[in-house]
Amino acid sequence: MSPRRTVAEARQTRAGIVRHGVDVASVEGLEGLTIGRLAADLGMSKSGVLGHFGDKETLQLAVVELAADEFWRDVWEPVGAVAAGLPRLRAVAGSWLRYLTSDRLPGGCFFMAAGPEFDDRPGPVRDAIAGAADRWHRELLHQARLGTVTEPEQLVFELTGVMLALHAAHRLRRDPAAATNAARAVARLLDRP
Amino acid sequence: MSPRRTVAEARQTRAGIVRHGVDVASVEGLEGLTIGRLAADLGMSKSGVLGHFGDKETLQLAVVELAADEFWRDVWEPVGAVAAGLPRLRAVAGSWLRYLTSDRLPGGCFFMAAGPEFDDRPGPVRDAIAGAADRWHRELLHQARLGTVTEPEQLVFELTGVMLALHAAHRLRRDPAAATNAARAVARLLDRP
DNA sequence: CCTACCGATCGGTAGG
DNA sequence: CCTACCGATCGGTAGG
Repeated sequence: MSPRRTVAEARQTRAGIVRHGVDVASVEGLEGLTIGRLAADLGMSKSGVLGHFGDKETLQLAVVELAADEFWRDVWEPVGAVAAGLPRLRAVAGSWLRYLTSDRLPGGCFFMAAGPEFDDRPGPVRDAIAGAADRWHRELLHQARLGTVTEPEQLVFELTGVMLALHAAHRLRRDPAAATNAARAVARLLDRP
Repeated sequence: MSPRRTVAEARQTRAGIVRHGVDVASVEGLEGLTIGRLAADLGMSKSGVLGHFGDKETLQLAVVELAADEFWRDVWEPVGAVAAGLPRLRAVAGSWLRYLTSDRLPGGCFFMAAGPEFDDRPGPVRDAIAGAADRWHRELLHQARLGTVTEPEQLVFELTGVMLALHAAHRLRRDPAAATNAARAVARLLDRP
């Protein structure tokens, strides 16, 4: 409660702000994430929140970075031990499907909301979001090539489309068949290389 | 310039506000669309803008309605004469592809941005967006069934995924191969019923 | 990490 | 369709 905290305490406070920021942004959007909202939710003053970042853009960048780390941990790390190439591609598709239907974040996949929100807003935040999307795209491409797929770029494009369609059908149209449609589409893409 | 306009003039003013609102919302988002921004762009006062709608939500609903009309006109109407079933499905896929790469709206497809933005915001605006998505989904399904496709729901799901992947690859990652990848994916879906 | 501010902008209203 | 407002909230700063 005292205004002077240790460095470790301050680090923890900052981490808590960013963690909650990912949740809020997944619902309200990354621009709709306001400092006042975070402060109220966390029982802090606005300047107490802002002091950890300096300005809103730096806060947004921290939120994008944590969201990317968490996506990697939830989707890629569980399948890191699976044999590289097609087996790992199948495994990551499976954990990606589970992630999208698990409602792990209150507003669904952070990046499927932040992408369309920021694709027309040039700047460091857009660059960070696009950079994360690029890294996953290249990683998928790498596994597809190791699997000696005939058209790796085509496969990764279509696989990404399945995940986007799942997100849209599940969260906007609330289509109960979304998950099975997506699983079938993945099988058609990856079970006949 | 006089404060009293004819009914026809007022209707035109209103239509101009909504038309510009679609453009602004395609870039800034439907929540980022502000009355002050519209007023400044159109050389009007805020209350002059708001007077046509009463509140922001009614303005947002008018914007969603016009965006849906324009999407229908740009994507469906040009292929309305094509034979129903698979031929029309192929034709609408083609005009949908062209629409997404034409940069017809300054911020890309309105609904691919508004969907993720509002899927977690219950209310009439979300309902209007989901309703439009539902209508197109059912129309695609109808044509697929007329084409005696073996799994119509699966086909429409995957076709939608291709369009979402095109939008993401084109606008966020700026992948120059996006359009050809999408065209190839559509061909694989529709040229072997 | 707080209180106490700042100017700008938000959606919206009153009244003409 | 305007001017002239309203309270609330925005991002951000000063100073402790």
